[in-house]
Amino acid sequence: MADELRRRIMSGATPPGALLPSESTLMAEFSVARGTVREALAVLRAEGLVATEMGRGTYARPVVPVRRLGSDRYRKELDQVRSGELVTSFTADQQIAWSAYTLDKKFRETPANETIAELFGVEPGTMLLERRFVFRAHGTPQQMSTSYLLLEMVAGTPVADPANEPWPGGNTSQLYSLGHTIISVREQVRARMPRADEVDALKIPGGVPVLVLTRQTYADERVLEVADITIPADRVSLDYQIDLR
Amino acid sequence: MADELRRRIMSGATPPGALLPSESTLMAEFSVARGTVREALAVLRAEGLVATEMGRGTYARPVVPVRRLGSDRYRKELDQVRSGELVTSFTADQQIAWSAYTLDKKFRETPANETIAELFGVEPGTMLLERRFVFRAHGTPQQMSTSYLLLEMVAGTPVADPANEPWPGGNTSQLYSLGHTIISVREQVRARMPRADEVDALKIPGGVPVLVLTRQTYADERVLEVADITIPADRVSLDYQIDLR
DNA sequence: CAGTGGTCTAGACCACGCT
DNA sequence: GCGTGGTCTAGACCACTGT
Repeated sequence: MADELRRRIMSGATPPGALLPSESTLMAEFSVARGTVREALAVLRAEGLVATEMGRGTYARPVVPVRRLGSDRYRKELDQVRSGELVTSFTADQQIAWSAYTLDKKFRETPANETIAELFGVEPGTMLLERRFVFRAHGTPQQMSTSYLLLEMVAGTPVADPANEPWPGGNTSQLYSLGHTIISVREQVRARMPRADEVDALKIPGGVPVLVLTRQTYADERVLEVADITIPADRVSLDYQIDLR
Repeated sequence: MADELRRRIMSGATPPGALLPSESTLMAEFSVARGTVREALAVLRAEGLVATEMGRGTYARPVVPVRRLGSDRYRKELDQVRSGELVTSFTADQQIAWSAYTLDKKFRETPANETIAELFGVEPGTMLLERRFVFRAHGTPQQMSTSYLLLEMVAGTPVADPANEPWPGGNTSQLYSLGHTIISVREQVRARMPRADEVDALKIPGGVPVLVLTRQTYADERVLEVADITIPADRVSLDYQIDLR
């Protein structure tokens, strides 16, 4: 049954966005019990082929345009630090205007756990500024991140004040305002199924994994920022250029 | 019910690898019907917390050591082209000996479709050598890939002969043997749930997404190889270094 | 062979969305 | 208020895994 429904979606007989027949209709059509219908739909949901909305029905998942997150976005940000243009890597990636960009933010001070300390190359317990963000484009949540800065470096500066977010030019510009120029970025990329809180915050449909980036930003051979970035995988492709010359 | 079982796994009460109580035991313990037990387990499976094996039971998913696929692996491969050492980026990534490395392979000639043609920068319909591989470490499938080379470039050479696979030094070495030195690699990274054939070929447990890389290998400013690489996401982290100087 | 999960039926009540 | 999906019960037969 799942095979037949999958075939209909793949072949275009059930176009993207279209509602599938209701569960009771499918019971009649395939002459099976409700539980069987629901199991078949659960399979398709797990594959990310369909999504279900309470009280409305189940529909073929529309294809969303994939945006590219190029590794050259840091270079662009760096180039524009002095231009005064209102951009960040986020608005550039999303190809949206600064005005369509909104941000949920929550700052707190916290000691470094072992993982973060190792990424920073400092002792566990070192005090950090933790900044949690949810990025929205036109109000729709697109990605979330938790960024850490060494508290000793930012305490009392404008960077530590949530009221200054979103900050034109992003992280690069913030670090520059503190007198640091970033020289390299290391990104570790993993994928997994989202946690319940991530599904909630980012409105992730069923069957969609998330890409998780752990980013270390280097300036002067030191790690100045560590960030965990979570992005629903159905809307994005990461783009890396590796030069061997 | 799913919440309680999740708590047990998270808290360590059900250690990784341990079998959960059987479905009938859980029915008794929680005083619910079988269908309810199965739905709760389906939730945990979708989250990747547990895996189920027919006739054996359901167990908390063991934490598998994550291996790193560093972007510098191409550089290493390049360095070793002339050393004659028996390595490829795959054996290096897996930290396994050459002898533990086996490969399923299937070669055929095929015209380029639009997507591949664009990645190569050639006309659609250009003839290609398509090579499908499943990489195994100690017999366990770890990743699969479909690699394309311009037929005109490889026809009649040892590279076009499946009997020469696995080829020491990998792709880099193959291209070198044809007189080309790779100068850069571009990787596009996406994540999604695996298709049924991928689940089957790679023995991917439920709730585990795959990382999909589209790789373009450049030599002499031309794209000499295009490959799609599929890796189960529970065993791997990709590592990229972005230099801004 | 006993015990496990895989699949299915036939019925029930509830929560949500739309009109 | 009607139709949608969400959840649940109680029972059945089958397929696979281990001993």
